[in-house]
Amino acid sequence: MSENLKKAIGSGDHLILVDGSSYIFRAYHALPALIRKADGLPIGAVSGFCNMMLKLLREQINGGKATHLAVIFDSSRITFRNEIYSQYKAHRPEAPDDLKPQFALIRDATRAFDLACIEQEGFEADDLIATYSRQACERGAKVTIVASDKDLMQLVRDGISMYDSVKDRVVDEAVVIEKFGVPPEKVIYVQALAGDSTDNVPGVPGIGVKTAAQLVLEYGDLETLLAHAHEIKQPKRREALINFAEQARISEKLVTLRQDVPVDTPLEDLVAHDPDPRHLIAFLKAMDMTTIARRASQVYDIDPTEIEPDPRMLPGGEGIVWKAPVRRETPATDLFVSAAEPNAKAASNKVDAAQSAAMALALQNAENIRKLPFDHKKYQTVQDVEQLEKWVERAREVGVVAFDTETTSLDVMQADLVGFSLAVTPGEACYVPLQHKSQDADLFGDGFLGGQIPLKDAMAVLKPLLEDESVLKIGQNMKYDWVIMKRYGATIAPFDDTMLISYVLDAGRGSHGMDELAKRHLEYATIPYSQVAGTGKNAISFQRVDLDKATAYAAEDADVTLRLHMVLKPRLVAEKLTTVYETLERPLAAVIARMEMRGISIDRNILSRLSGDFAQGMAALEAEIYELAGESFLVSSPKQTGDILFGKLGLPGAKKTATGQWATPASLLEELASAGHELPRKLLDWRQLAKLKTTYTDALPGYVNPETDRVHTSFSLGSTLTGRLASSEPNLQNIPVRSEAGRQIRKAFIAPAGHKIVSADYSQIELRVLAHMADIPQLQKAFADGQDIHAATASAMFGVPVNEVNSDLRRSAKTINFGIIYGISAFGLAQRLGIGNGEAANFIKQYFERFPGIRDYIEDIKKTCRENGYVTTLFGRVCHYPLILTGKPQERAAVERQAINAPIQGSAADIIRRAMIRMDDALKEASLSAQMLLQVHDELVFEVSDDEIDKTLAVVRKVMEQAAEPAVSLKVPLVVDARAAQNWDEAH
DNA sequence: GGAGTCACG
DNA sequence: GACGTACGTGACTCCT
Repeated sequence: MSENLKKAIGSGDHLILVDGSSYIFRAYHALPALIRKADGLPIGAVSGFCNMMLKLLREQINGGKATHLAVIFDSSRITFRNEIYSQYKAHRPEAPDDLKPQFALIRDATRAFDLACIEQEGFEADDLIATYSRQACERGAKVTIVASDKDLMQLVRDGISMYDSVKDRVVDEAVVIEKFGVPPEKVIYVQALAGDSTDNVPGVPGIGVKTAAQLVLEYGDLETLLAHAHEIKQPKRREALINFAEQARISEKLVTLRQDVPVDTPLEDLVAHDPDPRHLIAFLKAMDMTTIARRASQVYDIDPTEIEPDPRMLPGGEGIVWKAPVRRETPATDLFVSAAEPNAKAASNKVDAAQSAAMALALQNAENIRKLPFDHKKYQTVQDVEQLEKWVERAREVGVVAFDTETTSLDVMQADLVGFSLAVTPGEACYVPLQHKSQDADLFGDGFLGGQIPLKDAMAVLKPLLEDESVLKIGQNMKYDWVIMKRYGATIAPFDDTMLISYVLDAGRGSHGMDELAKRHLEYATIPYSQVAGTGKNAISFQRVDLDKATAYAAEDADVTLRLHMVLKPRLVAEKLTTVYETLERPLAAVIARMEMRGISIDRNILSRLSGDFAQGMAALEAEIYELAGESFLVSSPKQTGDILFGKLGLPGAKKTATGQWATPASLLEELASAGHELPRKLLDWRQLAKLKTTYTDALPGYVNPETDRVHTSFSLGSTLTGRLASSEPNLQNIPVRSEAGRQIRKAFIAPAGHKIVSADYSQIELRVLAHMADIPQLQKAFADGQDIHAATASAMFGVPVNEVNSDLRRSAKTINFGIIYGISAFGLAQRLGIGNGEAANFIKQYFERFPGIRDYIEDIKKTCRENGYVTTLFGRVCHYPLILTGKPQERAAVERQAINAPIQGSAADIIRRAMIRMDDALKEASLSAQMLLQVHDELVFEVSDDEIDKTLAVVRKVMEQAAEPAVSLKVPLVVDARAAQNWDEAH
C-alpha cells in the first residue's frame, strides 16, 4: 500500500472486506491441488485466491465500484477467546501439509495485488471484519464481506451484505434465516445454544440449530431464555438449559464478534486502487500461474512476455512480504551506533505482522524442502566458460547461491583449489572442475586433465559473482572457502553460513557439520568423502577423483548447503535469534579468517634449544625415577606408572579409574610429594617436561607454513557450547604460561623486526559478568572502586578489613569465586583448598549469606533451564541442555553446573566477540596498521608497528572496554590490561 | 579410537 | 546411605 493513499469513508462509498483466512480453507478443499512445477510448491488455494482477486480487481477496482478494500487474515491461533475458553478451536486438526505453505503465499499474493493485508495479534479475522464493517456502516458506506464463513452471518444487515465467492452467491437475510432459522441479529443466540463442534464452542448438550432457533424465536435472546428455563416443558431440554446455562453464556461470548477492535490500520487507509500491473504479473509468473497472468495482462493491456518472474517468489526466494534478509555484512560501526536497545534480544528481534506472515511462508517452505529427493544425475559438470557464465547468470537471477570449494588439503593455508560447486535451487547444482589430474599420474604426467576451464578464466567469471553485493553466497563453514578464495584473489561477500546458523539455533543439540545437519534436517545421508576418495592408504587426493564422481559429491554439497539454508535461516527469525547471528556470528567469520591468514611469527631457534634442554632434563629424571622405582618402566605410560606407585610400592591414596587401572593424576602425585615421597615429585617434573616438549617445542615448528614462514592456527566458531572459540592445529589457546619452564615457550612467539607483540586481556571478565547478571551490589561496588576482587570477597566473607586480608584468606576467596562460576560443590572446593568437606560447606554457606543474590541467581538459572531446556547469555545466545530433566541425579547435577556456568562464560565470550568484530574497523579509522592475530578467550594478541604502539594500545583498550555497549550497559566497568613487548611472554 | 593426562582460559 | 563431585577446550601418549 502506498503511503499517500488515504480517503475518509462516507455515504456512497463501498468497502469490500475479503476474509483471507476462511477463503483459503474453503478453496483448498474446493479446488484441485495444483503445484508449481519448479519445486512442487502447492499453489491450488493461492491460485484460487488470485483468480478471485483478479475478478474483484476487474469488476470492482478497475471498474471503479469499490472505494475501499482490504484482505483480512487471522494472525495466530491464540486470541482473546482462548482467555474466555481455553479449549476454543483447540480440536482443530492441523492444516494438511500441502496447505500450510499457502497461508504465507496468500499474503504474498495480497501484496502482489497491492492490497491492504490486515491482521492483528489477539484477534480473529472475523473480529476485524466486524469492526471495519460497523465503522463503515456508521459512516453511511456500503459494505460487502467476501467470505464463506457462517460466523460472519451475524453481521448481515442493511448496508452490510456477504458474498460467498466459493459458491458464487450473495448471502442476504433470507439466506441467513435459511441457515440458522433466525434473522442475522439473533444468530449469536442460536450459535450459543447449538454450539459448534469445529470451533469447539460447547453450547448446550442436546440442543441443535433447529431447537435453538425455535427457543430464540420464542424468548427473543439468550438471557431471557435462560431466565425462563424452568418453564420449559421438555424435561431433558429444561435440565440441560439449567445445568449448562453458564456454558451457554460462555458460548455466546465466543461466537459474538468484536466490533470494537482498536485497529492498527484506520479505515481511510484501505483505499481501493490498481496495483502496479508489472509487479502483479511478475508475481503470477513466478508462481506458475500463467493463465491468470495472461488475464491480468489483458486488463492492463501489457505484453506479459516482457515481464520477468519476480525472483523473490521463485524457488529459494525470500518472498514478497518478508523483505530479503540484510544482504551485507553488518559493518562494525553499526554495532557502535545502532540499536539503542535495552535488551538486545527483545528489541532487535521485533517481528511485525508482515514479517511473521513471511516467516510462516519460509517455515512452510522449509517443510517442503525437507522431503525433496536428491537426484545426482541432474547435477551438471561445467567444462567451458559459456556454461559457467550461464550458471553465474542463474545465480544473479535467483539472488542466492550456495558455494563450496574442493581443494587438496584441509589445511586452508596450504590447500590448492581443485574445483568449486554452485547450487541455485534445490536440485539445480553444478560442479566446476578446475585443476583435476589424471587418476594415473605416470601415464599422463602431472598436467591437468583436459575439459577443464583454465583457472584464470574461471576466476574472471566467478570473482564478480562472489563479490556481487546483490547475490547472497551460502556456505557451510564459509570461513574455509572464504580463505581459499581470498588466496585466489576474491573476497566472498555477502555470505551466510549454515554451520553458524545451526550453531546459533541448536547449540547443545548436536554438532553442526554438514553430514549431520543433512541427516537431521533433510533426512538425507550425504555421500561420504571416503566413498569418493577412498580411505586409509588407498586414499587419493580429490584432485585425482574422476569428474563424474567429483560432480556427484561436490554438487551435492552445494545442493545440501542450499537446502539447509532454506530450512534453517527462517528459524532465526521465528526463534528470535537473528540478532545473535547477525551481530555475534556472521561478521566474525571474516574477522577470524583474516586472523588465520596473518598467522604469527615464531622463533624456531628458541624452541629447538628448549627441546634439547627438556630432553636432557627428562633423561636425568628418568634415571632417578628408575633408581627410586627399583626398575625401569615406560614413564609416559600412566598404567605402568600406577602399577609401580600403587602395585609395587604400595603408596597410599590409590584410586582406580573407570577402566580399572590405577589413576595417577597430577593432583594425587602432588599430594604424595607433599607427604614426602620422592618418586611422585620426579614423575611430576618429568611429565611437565614431556608435555612441554612433545606438545609445544617439538610440535610447533612443524606448523610453520613454508610460504609465509608463520604459524596459522585454525579457530573454530561452532565447536563450543558457550560461544567460545576453539583453536587447533596448532592450539594456540593453551600455550604455557603458568610455569616458569612453560613461559619460555611463550618467548618464542615474537614480532618481526620493527614490530611488537601487544597483548590485551580483560581483567576478571567472568566475575564482572556475574556481578552484573546476578546483580550483586557489593561486588559491583568493589569493581567500580577498582578493588582487588578476591581480597574484597575475603573481606566480606571472613569479616576482616580489606587491608588485613592475608594471602591465605585471599587464596581461599579466589578459589571460591572460581567455584561459583563453575557451579560450586563443597567436595570440589574442599579438594582444591585442601580442607575438609564440612569446612568447605561452611565457606559456601558463608559466601551465600554475604551474597544472597548469587544463590538466587543460581536457583533462577536452574529453574529457567528446567522450564525452557536452555539458558541464554546477556546478548541472547542460547545454549540448550536437553538432559536437564532426564538422566540420573548426578548426571542432572552435572548438567545444572554446566547451565550455571554457560551464561557467565558465554556472555564473556560474546563480549570479546563484539570487540573483535569492531576492532579492524576501529584500527583502520584511527589509521593504525595493527593486526589482530590471536584470541585466547579473554585476551587479544596483536602485531603492532613500533611507532604506533601507544595509539594502538588506546584504541584496543577502548574497543574492548566498550564492547558490551550499546546492547548491554554493564553495571560494572570492564577493565583491560594491555602491554607491548618483543615477545608474547613479556607482553602478557 | 578411547582413555588418561595436562596445557590454557 | 551411597555416589561422584567445578566450567570450557585440544593434543599427546598409550594400549586395545
